[in-house]
Amino acid sequence: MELRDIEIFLTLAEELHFGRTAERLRVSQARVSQAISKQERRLGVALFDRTSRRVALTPVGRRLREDLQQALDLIKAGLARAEAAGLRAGQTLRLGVFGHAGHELRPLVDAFRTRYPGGDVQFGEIYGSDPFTALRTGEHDMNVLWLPIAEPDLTVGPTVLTGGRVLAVSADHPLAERGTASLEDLADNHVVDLGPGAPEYWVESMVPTRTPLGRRIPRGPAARTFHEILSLVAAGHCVHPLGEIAARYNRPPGVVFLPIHDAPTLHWALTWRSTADSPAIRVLAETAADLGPISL
Amino acid sequence: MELRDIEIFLTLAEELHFGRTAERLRVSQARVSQAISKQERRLGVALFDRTSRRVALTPVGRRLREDLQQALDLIKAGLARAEAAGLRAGQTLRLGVFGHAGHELRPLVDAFRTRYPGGDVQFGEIYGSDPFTALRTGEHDMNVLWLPIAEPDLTVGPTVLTGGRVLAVSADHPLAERGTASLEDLADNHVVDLGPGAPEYWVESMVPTRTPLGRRIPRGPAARTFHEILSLVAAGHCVHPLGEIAARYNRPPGVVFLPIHDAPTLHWALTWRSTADSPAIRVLAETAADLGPISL
DNA sequence: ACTCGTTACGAGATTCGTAATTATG
DNA sequence: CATAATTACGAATCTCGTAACGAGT
Repeated sequence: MELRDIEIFLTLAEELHFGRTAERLRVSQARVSQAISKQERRLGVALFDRTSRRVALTPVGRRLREDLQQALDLIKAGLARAEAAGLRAGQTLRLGVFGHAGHELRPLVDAFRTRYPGGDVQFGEIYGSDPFTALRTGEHDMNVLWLPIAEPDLTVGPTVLTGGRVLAVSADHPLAERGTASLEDLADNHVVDLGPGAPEYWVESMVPTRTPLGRRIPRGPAARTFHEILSLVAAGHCVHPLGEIAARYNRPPGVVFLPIHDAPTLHWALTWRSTADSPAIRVLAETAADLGPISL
Repeated sequence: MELRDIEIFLTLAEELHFGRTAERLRVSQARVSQAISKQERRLGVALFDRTSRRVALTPVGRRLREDLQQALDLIKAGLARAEAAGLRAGQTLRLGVFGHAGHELRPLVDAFRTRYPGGDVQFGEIYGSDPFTALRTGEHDMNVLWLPIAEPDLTVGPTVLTGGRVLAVSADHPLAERGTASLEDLADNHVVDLGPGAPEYWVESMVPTRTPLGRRIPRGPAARTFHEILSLVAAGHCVHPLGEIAARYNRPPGVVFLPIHDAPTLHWALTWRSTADSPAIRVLAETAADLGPISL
């Protein structure tokens, strides 16, 4: 018998309804049924009298409920106390972001510091050419990445930023003087090849290989870091789509950022290794969820 | 955090030694290390100060230990109380045996009734042609079967009987007057074919297809039940090896049982579906383990 | 150098969800 | 007949053990 089973038992004892219990615990109704009958089998005694219309605790179940409720409260209190001690001790979270995005996240960081007085956030830089490695090695605790992300070992948390996209073009580029760009303008312009460090579906969502109308967008010379990309763009070798935020804090010589007016809004979410789990990570995720995304 | 983790934490808090903790809980040392570091990660605080020479509780760990110990005691007490209520209510165990083996098991059944006043054992008959179906359908709660048994869904419990084997032969058979038989005598005699209801490795362990010296033992006419087998033997169509117990309570007309002097001792063990689990099953298994096997 | 704790990784067990089934008012 | 509980079964997750490694005396 594990704590999860106990939780299911206690919730059902309260709700007296399998469906509602399942809903409250965010599991399937079948799971509740399975958990309860396993306990009853194991104990050799019915804990609930039930038909498909009525669920009621048996006397044995009633007594068990009292004991287990008390125990569960003790455990939760004890763990909470221990966690609180950890919170006081504090922890520094390494948060990977693109370029200067950390500056935009200041409201989040401030709220985090309020909720977690001992905690701190340190920013690390990440690149589109390699968005996950630092997370997977443990160098970063969390990253802020554009969606969609579908990695089995990573958890996607709340969105912290939303914003548009810009196209980086050389100042000499014919598009430069238009002041704005469309996804169709990408056609027949080379875009930077970010290399094999990032999954194709993810790169494609930012740097498409086809325009919405289906025209090809060739992948041009390779580059890994933000500045390498901008060098290539400045030299006129290619254009490159980026998050709007890249334009906000950079004035690279010879490069112009044009808003892409017809690209869907970009969502940037907190991401972390599913197996990593610490109060700091949870607190930052909760804080971000409560704060909601910051619009650029 | 699950109860298992809490148990590991509490045991380590007591032993202050990973190896001994692992031994006490019958898990690997690695598991203890994993469980503890998972908890510490999750809580964000060290519970033990440890080097490879010394393990000590931190203040946070000391406090947590008190809370969790109390909670675990409550849970254990509550579950024990509920189980005790079930024991009083009693349960009838359907125990599948071959022929009259149930009679030999009376000491076990008596001991079981003593330990489990509300419980009872009902015997059901099983056949070598189909040893597992009644278990799998739930018609029987446990079966007494000869070893070896290697079924992924079944658990093999303590041995309850040990004994020799006999060869059933027709009274007219040349062997009959010898009064004893050897496995080599099986060569060139047909033995009953029990059909496809039992796995070959298991049938083979009782009804071999080769003698120890490698001579063939042909599988003869098919039969399913004990009496069908004896009919075929009586008619002289074949011989058939059986557990010694079959000879003890049967005097079938026209059949003689000859002890097989060179066959290894047979072990008969309690067997049940691994997923089935009830106090009655556990009590019977424990009782059998404590009593030890009954020698025929 | 030896003991003891940790990490990496694969196998096995367990949980869990989906969908079909059964039961009840 | 509609609602709610149960059962069957496959997928995904998690536990756990083995083995190699690292740290400390």
